[in-house]
Amino acid sequence: MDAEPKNTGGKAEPWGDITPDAARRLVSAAVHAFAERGYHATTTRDIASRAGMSPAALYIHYKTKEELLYQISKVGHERALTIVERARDSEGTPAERLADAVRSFVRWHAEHHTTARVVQYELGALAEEHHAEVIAVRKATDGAVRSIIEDGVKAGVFDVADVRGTTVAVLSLCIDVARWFNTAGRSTPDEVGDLYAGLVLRMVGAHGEHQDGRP
Amino acid sequence: MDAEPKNTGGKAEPWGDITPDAARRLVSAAVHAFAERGYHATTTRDIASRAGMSPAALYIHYKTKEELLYQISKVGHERALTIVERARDSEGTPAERLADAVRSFVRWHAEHHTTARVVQYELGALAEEHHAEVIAVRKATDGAVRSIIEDGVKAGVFDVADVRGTTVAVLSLCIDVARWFNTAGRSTPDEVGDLYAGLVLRMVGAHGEHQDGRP
DNA sequence: ACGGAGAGTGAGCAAGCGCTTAGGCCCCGT
DNA sequence: ACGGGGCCTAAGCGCTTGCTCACTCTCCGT
Repeated sequence: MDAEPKNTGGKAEPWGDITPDAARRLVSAAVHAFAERGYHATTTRDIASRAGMSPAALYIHYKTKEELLYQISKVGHERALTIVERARDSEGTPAERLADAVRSFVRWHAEHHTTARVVQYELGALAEEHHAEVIAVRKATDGAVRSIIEDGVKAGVFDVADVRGTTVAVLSLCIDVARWFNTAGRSTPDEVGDLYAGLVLRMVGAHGEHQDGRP
Repeated sequence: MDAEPKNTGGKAEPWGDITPDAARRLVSAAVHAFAERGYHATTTRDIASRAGMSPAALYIHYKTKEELLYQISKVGHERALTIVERARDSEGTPAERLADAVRSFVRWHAEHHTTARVVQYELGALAEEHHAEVIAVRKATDGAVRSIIEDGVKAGVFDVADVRGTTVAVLSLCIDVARWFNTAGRSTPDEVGDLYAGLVLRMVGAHGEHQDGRP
């Protein structure tokens, strides 16, 4: 279905393409540790031992603990942005594109809830320069969602009084999935994605189509 | 308007009634520090110096740093629960009560966004026993919102396929306000509360009344 | 055969952490 | 007048933290 074989939203861990192997294990270990305890409560010894190596080995592949977080945060934010941009640029009515954006964005946050939790809730621990970089990606994500909503308003198929505020609300809804979603829980990523796509279409007052965004 | 003079949702800091004065200053300092940097990145020296005292003085009023977080988390969660319970138990249609709950819940999270950020996002740092206690309050909050939605569904004025999932979504929306709200930002707590009440009424498919929950 | 790069280790340093101790000041009931 | 509790500080203890250092092992091109 896709000309590019590179995986940007599949079920596997988003770190499959990192080399050497030890570096990949370190990132994966860091993601799990950061997600469980938070960045500041995680020690470099903890990360190293999860990756099956000595504390010193971490510094062969990454200069600092913060650089590990930066890698995770940067790649994660870019993946998330790609997802909404793909929906924004796809063909279809604004409702279809908005539903698609929400559905895949939510699904990503649910499937990769460990990574997503770090990406969405640990960015405050980044160094100032890295933080600014990541904030720029977040603004782009916000802009992508907003432009879909604006398209719907202009086309007269959405009824939104406060586009900016509603965009924030839509993103809130999606992002917060990373906080509460749990693999052992009641619903699957697909189910949550479908539910949320429907809720968002209602929020923007979409009319002239079914709730799932398909006319 | 209220027989009870005690403030449970006003604009002042929610810590006005703590005595002695030094203990109140410590809690307030801890709230600001935890909100800015997170629990684990905050040092007891930082809290003490913000409160204008020596590091050792903290331990006269609180046994540990974690106990400070526990006080903040417990009181904050109880305040939040009180707000939605009041809306649940008030008179009015389900739509009015749901709009009321969301409006005041969101307003609280926006007005007290510093406190709310600690309450909503730092509870993972609590000791196991305290954590369990706080989780129980959160479940009660979820139950209160869900019961309003269930009332609306039973009365035939809400159109909700997945009550549990929709409740989670509504709470997500409200809670996430604490993450992004900023006093210097574009909108006031009142504006966000009104906007979000309207969005939630749409999410539950409320009909037979205006969007603001008033028939 | 072998030198050098890459990848890893055990030991440990300086700094900072949560928290304790010993002691001092001030106010108040008797 | 004065003993005692409440409140506070300076100093510092024991420990953990992020990170470094000196060194070893393995692999590969020449």
